[in-house]
Amino acid sequence: MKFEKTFGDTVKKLREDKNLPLREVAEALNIDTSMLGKIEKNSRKPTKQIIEKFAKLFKVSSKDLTIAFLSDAVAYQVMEEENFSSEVFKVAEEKVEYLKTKKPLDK
Amino acid sequence: MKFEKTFGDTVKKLREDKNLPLREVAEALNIDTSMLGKIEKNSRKPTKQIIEKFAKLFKVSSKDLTIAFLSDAVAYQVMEEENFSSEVFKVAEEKVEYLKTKKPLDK
DNA sequence: CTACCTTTGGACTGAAGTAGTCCAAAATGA
DNA sequence: TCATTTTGGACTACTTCAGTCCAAAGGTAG
Repeated sequence: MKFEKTFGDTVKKLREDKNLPLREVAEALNIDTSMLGKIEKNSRKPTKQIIEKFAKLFKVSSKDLTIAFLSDAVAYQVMEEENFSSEVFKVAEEKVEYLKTKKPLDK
Repeated sequence: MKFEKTFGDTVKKLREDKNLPLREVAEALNIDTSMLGKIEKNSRKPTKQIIEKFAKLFKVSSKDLTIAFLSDAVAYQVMEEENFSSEVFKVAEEKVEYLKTKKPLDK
């Protein structure tokens, strides 16, 4: 699976590669057609469940789809601020590493 | 400036190193004492303005403090999901890179 | 123990944000 | 032209969150 520029682009590509209309995919996912359109346009976020359904429907790894989604969220969050992205991600990785060990109790 | 485990820990350390009570720092920042307490406990998020004031008050780089803050936000976001952090950050960096060039028009 | 100050956190309110729906206009294309 | 898809505006309900107030708990010195 390829990571497009945004999550919306990613799922849009999956759909268009199969020449399916929004309506049809939306039905399969059991969501409103308009909702799906918005997800493809990044103006609504999919739930975890929808991501899972996407993965099943298009037979792609749900882990990859989740990465596509989370990286979007994280990228936008950092973009809104200044140009520290690399540094932010670097420090964030350390924090995640630390928090992973601490997670159980967390205090 | 040192990056503690969380943003709250970072500012708490700054304050305690100077032996200042919450009340005093809160006054200087012009926020409620309880608010500051919550920020140190990571249960409320500081605004950009507050981060700036923090930086001035403790004479640390506001860029660093911002990194401390953003990395927290980003770390928690990724932590909530599975264990893909490194991959997420890697893809996110690419997206930021791309978005930075596109930002002006954005579509 | 008392008195005082600090720290912690519960509870609440109002504001901001967001998902999801419905609908209609615009685009596409046969 | 007609049918279908795509787009997005507008709205509602729901959730989240900042910010405040207050009271209980903790610490410390007299």
